Amino acid sequence: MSTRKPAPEPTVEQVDTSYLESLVGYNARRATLVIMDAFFTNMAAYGLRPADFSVLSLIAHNSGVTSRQLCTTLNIQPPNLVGMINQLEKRELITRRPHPSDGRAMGLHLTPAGHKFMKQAELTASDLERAATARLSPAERKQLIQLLRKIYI
Amino acid sequence: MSTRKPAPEPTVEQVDTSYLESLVGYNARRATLVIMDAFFTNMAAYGLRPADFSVLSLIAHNSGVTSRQLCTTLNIQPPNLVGMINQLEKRELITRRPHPSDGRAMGLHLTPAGHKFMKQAELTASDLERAATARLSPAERKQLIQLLRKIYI
DNA sequence: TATTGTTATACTCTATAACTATA
DNA sequence: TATAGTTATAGAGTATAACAATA
Repeated sequence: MSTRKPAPEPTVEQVDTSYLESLVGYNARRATLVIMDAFFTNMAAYGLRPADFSVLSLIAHNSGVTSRQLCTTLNIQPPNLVGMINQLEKRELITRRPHPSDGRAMGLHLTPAGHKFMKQAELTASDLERAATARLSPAERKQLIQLLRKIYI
Repeated sequence: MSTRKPAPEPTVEQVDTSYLESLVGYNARRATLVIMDAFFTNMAAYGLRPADFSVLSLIAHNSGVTSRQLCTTLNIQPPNLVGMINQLEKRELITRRPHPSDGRAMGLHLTPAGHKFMKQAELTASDLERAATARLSPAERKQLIQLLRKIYI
């Protein structure tokens, strides 16, 4: 026969996250969400979500790039890019021009207004990044980027 | 009058991503997606998505934890946790028991089957992590985690 | 009056199937 | 036959409002 008292119902004071914190994926996801949150806050003034910004930035630095190239580079499904491109064109930040050698494709370009807009947007994005990673030294920040690249390249 | 030829329509051979790659957020997001993809593939056998796994793991290491504590720790909105908890209970991996000192709350616990299940699931998750970050040395992996923690803690 | 857990719901993000026009 | 761009649509994931029970 058992004379032991039943185990008292346990309660948790501080949640132990040590196992999850041993996983790169958990830490990368948490860090990503923090930076994305800062992005939403600081880039709302430009009316740009992270995906819009990435697309515009790639067009800025790759005049004549095609939708297909953007999709491949950014891992975006083509149907999901259509709306973005349409809106950016409606905002007169980009123009579509026929591709010189492929009649199916369109080359994407920034308008002069788009260039001016993106110059400022990239400055703001870089600033917000530095603020969100303020606890990292410049050397640590550089190394963090190198380590992350080793995962997805 | 202008006698210059119009600028030839530019095409892009290789997309230049150097600006985006200077941003921690871009790199963190890309790396996160790669690891999450490996997670989906390898953990599908357990019927666990990343959020389910995080929840189960926290319950495993914090017997008696409440839904509210999980939400705060994992940045999940309470309504979005309800369905997860219900399914995990239906699968008989967890049980809900009244909280000993707060009549509103329920303490969450793993069943014996849940413990056995999670022991294996955590091993698989750790393995998949090592595979997804195979290009990092153990020291680099450890440092990457430390750097990421500095962003979200 | 505030908090836990819950329902209902809406909104965003992402993915798939199928079409057209060009290669 | 394959590819670029597009349409329509479906499924995740995530967010807010409001409620009952308890603190």
